[in-house]
Amino acid sequence: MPTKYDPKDTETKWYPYWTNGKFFEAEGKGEKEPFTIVIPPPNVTGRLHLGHAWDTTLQDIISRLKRMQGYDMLWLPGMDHAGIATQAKVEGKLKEEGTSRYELGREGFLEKAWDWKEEYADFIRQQWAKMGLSLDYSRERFTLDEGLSTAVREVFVSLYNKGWIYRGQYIINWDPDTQTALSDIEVDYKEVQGHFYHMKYPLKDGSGHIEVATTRPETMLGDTAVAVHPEDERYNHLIGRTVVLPIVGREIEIIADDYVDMEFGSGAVKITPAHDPNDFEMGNRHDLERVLVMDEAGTMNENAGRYKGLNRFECRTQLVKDLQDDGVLFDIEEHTHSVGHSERSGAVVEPYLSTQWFVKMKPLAKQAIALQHKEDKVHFVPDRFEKTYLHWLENIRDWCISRQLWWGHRIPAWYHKETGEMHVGHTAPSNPEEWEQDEDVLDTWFSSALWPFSTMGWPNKENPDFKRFYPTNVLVTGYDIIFFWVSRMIFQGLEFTNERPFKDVLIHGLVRDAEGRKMSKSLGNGVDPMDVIDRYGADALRFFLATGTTPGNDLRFHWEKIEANWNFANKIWNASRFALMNMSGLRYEDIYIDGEKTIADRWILTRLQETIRDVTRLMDNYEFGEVGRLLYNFIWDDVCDWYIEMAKLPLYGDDEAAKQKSRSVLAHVLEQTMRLLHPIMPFITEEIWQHLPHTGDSVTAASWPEADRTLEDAESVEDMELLKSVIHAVRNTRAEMNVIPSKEIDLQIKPQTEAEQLQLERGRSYLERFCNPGQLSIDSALTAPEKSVSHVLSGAELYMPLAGLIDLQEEIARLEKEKEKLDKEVERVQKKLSNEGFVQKAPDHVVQEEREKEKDYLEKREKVTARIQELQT
RNA sequence: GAGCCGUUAGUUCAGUGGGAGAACGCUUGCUUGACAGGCAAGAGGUCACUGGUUCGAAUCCAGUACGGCUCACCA
Repeated sequence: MPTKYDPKDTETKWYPYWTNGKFFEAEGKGEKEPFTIVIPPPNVTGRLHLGHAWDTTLQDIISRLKRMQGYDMLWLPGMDHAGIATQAKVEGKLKEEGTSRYELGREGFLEKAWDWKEEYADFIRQQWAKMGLSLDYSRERFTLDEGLSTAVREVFVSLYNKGWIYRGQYIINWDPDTQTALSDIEVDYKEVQGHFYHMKYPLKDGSGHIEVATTRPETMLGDTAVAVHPEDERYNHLIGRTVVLPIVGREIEIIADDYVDMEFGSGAVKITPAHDPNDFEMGNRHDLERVLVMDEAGTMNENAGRYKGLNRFECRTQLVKDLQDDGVLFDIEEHTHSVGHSERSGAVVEPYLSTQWFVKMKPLAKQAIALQHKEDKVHFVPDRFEKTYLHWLENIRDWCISRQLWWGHRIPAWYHKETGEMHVGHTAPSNPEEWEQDEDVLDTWFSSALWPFSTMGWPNKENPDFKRFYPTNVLVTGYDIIFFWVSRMIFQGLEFTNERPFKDVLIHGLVRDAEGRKMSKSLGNGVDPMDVIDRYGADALRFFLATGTTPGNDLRFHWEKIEANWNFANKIWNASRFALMNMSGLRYEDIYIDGEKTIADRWILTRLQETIRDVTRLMDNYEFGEVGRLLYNFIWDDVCDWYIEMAKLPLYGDDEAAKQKSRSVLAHVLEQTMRLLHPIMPFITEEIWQHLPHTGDSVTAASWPEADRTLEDAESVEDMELLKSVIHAVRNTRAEMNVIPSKEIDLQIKPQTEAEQLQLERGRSYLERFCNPGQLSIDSALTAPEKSVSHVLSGAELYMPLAGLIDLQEEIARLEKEKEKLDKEVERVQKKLSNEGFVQKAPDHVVQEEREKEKDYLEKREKVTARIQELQT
């Protein structure tokens, strides 16, 4: 084994071993209890980012843990066709090739899109492999594959028949760049510095005008009314009168509606029912005409008169100029307002009158809300996200699900060419030549919403996987897609399987750069997880992702942290190297840890049991950050800095039996530790586990450690405490006095009682190794030698005669400082104990602890004081 | 406008009723038979602020300030 850990060798070796050995494939039958996770399917558009790496690392930790705990673990992989995003990418590629989807036609385009999908799916699988994810590829699914398409049609038809899916003409969010409708949540609102345009619309009879204002002047071409508040005294007399719409010349009425805010602007509003959701509503109430003034590309149409052919922004510029010239537009105000942008294309979203398909959300939301009051609700971790989720559900509006794209699930609706009659069903009507299928496809999220059950064979409820693995146990995802995905899976799951689709939802945050900024293409601050792996290994990246935060919080990326985690891997590597160099062929069946053991052996075994218990508990609570810290400190501090150093005593000694025992303990501790760490750092733990004495084919398939109380030993812990405090004091003195470790110094220890006397005698060999004393005496009758440094410990006093090195005044000063510290402690404890409220009301064990502390501090202070006096005389 | 989160060592973050923690960074020393990407010893914090509850608050409650996020409105 090389002295330096090289993750490349290790990490390329084990993944094929695991997949060839089918360690990640769920059994799908048998006695084991199933445990299920479905991956949030990444888009087939391209590269995985650090967010994916984080998300999947968390899932892999759970999956590997559960597999080791004896569950029939299914972690189901898959990808999402990602309609708009993928279509845009494929179209971009076609453009480079000098063609377009229109030239290829629908069929030809879809062929290209499927080619793209195959290529990128492969790429994504390679990235998963580099991450070390324990996915069951035998069950991989794709949102557009046949089974999932069946599920989509089943859901669509079912909701349609129930009246919960409908088609109609409404104002929707239109993206003029990609030329498709969007749902409400696919619109990002951004504060934009715009203008507020004030206009005068003349009354028809020439008796004056009414002032209106708008941020989108081009919509005035589609105005069909002006509205005022019915109780607005300024305008009462104008209600019912007619104004002439400037430029257009259309006569429109002044109507009254209490939607109008009298305080805002002039108190009069121009109404454009075809281009604004509120105006649309008002139009319905007052039976107003709807005049659409632009086409699907955002280009002004024939209703815009002489502006026809200009795009919406050019039109705005020209129209403002013309209106100013006419004196209609008399004021332009600076105005910041939020403007909707397409989440995908970034285009300014146009509220647009259009015929689309919708899901009626109220009844579905109602069921989902009701679920959260029941025992078998979805548990959000951390639970504050349940509030976010419920708030959204309570205020939900109908979901626009049709998209004007080709890459997706085509809407299963057919229209009769002659009669216009509509047919909705799983298949086309029997005489297909007379019918035309709806051109549009469904929102990608419509199929993603079915993911937890459509991937398992639903709507065939007899599918063995569906019966065994659904509902799933936990879903892991970022808070940014609670609305897009989590909520939709819940209401669809409830509606179609009568069950929550997952018991827990583990929510994590976003990965940010070192300055806390979101990683984005435009900032160029993104980090490719594959680069991180190439430089430091997947284990280092995974450890970073697992331990950086607590659930629900964002994570800042720092290269230094990744590097530190590589150091950790290297530490593990070298500790194992040491162990293996000293195993001398120990076999798994030779490991024997019962019977007589050293203090160090008993202590590390005790610490191991504690660690097993804590790690298991924390894992179950998804507290991976704590798990990481615990294992880091156990391995680095307890195993490496203390245990291995102490075990060198027997290992380098002559006592064969003692050697053999320490080998056993060391092998056992490391083997168990590799199991504990395996879910987080699968590669290095497999590599080391395979080198160590072991049984079985892979640590992946090893059982999860269980704490064994018979291996816990309180005496060893107490011994270690005292020994550590002595060693610590000696090292401290050596450092202060500049006495290098290789130089011997005499050491005199005065135990307080016989118990401590025995403890120190038991640990004598350790003290000799760690303190390098010339002479070591342990004697309760000791008196302090002249010119010595002294330390007062709990249970013992320590003297180091350092004549020639010691400066008496400095030593006195040091002890004075020590005394001051003790004074403070004594004061604090006594203040507490003299408080009657405390003694009466605090739990007994707390009071008892304080009393013991008081005793200890008082004794120490007394000894320190005595020592100071000695030195002063 | 409503809601949520954060504010703890130089930095990044844990801790969530009983003596302030980790990692990295910093200082000093060390070729100690696994590791110098290591070992050892240190320095460093009125736990944002103000009240309250409590025998006891970094921890619970209310409010304030600053930073951030989400939703809604925006003619």
